[in-house]
Amino acid sequence: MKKEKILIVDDEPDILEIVGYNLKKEGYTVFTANNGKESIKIAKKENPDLIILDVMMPEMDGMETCYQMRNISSLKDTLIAFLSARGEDYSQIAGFDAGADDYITKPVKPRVLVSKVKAILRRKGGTTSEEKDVEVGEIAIDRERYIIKKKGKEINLPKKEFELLSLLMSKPGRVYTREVIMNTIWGGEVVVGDRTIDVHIRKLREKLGDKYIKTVKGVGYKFEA
Amino acid sequence: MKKEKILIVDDEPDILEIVGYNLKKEGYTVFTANNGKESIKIAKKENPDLIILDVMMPEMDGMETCYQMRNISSLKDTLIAFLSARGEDYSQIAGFDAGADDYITKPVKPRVLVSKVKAILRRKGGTTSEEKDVEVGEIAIDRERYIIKKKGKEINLPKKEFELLSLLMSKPGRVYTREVIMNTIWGGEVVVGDRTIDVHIRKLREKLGDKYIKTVKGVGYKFEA
DNA sequence: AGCCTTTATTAATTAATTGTTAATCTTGAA
DNA sequence: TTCAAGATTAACAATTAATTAATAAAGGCT
Repeated sequence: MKKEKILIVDDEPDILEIVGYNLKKEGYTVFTANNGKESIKIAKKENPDLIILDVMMPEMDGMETCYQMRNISSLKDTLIAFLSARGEDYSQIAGFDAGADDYITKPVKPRVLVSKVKAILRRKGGTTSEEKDVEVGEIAIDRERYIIKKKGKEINLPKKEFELLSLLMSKPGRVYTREVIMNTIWGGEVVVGDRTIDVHIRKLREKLGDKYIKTVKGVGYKFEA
Repeated sequence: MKKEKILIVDDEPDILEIVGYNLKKEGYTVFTANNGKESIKIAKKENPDLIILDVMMPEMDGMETCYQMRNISSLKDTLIAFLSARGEDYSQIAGFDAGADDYITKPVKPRVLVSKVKAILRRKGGTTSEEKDVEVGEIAIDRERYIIKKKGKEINLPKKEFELLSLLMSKPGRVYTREVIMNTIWGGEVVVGDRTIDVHIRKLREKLGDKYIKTVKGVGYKFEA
């Protein structure tokens, strides 16, 4: 479900690491670049959903980078957030309409960062990949109607089961660790036991048949035809 | 198995006790200190895996303590989590600048605490080098799906075997000593006998065929086409 | 509101898989 | 040829997941 791509651009490796780490933990796919030029190359290739762009960078600064990105048609739906130190001259940034969608201030606080990123992406809503329905073999998912189909026959799933299946199917074959599942479906704050996941998995298997969801012991679960 | 060392630092004995008790119950080895100075002394001596540091302390506060700890080379890999009252001004903490890896909020709820600590420590283990997929001759590795392929045919490997093969294949031809293998796959904490590696190697050879993994007697093992 | 139904979570038990060790055998380098 | 390093095997231990049933929480409906 939450497999949005995020590109982080900063010249300080430390920042890349902590921001990247915290977002990865939440299940996002993270790319990093340490200068404007590189970031544009990656952005073109990966088409991220969100780009977090440090304002202060040597050579090509964040605003310039942003400006160039905005002229790339494939990136016209991409969100861009500026990363800037508190107290840096806001007026200049704000005044210059480079097309940023939001601001994040340093020093970066993990919780704040994560919830902000979630908020930004939520705002974007419905668009791209996130909401794309998947169909794998006999199982199809309809996120809009919140139902799934098995061989064309509709099956109703409770919320948690639906989201779990949704996550697993969002990239068939890929193993999702319990940690990622937890963070994605329950969020960082809620704490539920490990067995809870098992039980939901079991219910899914009951309804879909055993062959789809596979256990990778010691690692996690994956969906496979 | 779970014998990670945790150092808890707080000026309130109550907190030390409740946190310490709950972590001991989970099998961790717990040390306590009631001020920054003492905590640094203990940290140097015991080299804990995780330090839980109260932000608000008389004399040397959590941030200052954290900062000093970060300058001690033996504590480079130690995780530090801040303990702070919910609602305390986060911006004042500027946690990541001082090098904290996570936050825990008071009041401490045992279950939340324990699972959070587990998560933090698990993370540490998982951080070890994000290796990329390789393909050598007839054998290909797919870390995302957690499978390997031999001539396109998928083979499922248990975790340890997968990681072992993964390591050997990460640089084909290179010999990995037992020591390196141990440290990479089991980590410094766990101690297992030498034969254990042999057994895993054997299982791999059974599944892949003998020709890929070569023994370099007196030195280690290597993967070769 | 109170009742009923569905969904979510937990706890306790069982089952399966995976990991480790110990004991013995084999091999190859000095 | 000798002998330490490694291979092999099977027994055993530990870990992890599956299952079941019970309980709690949420939602719907008169």
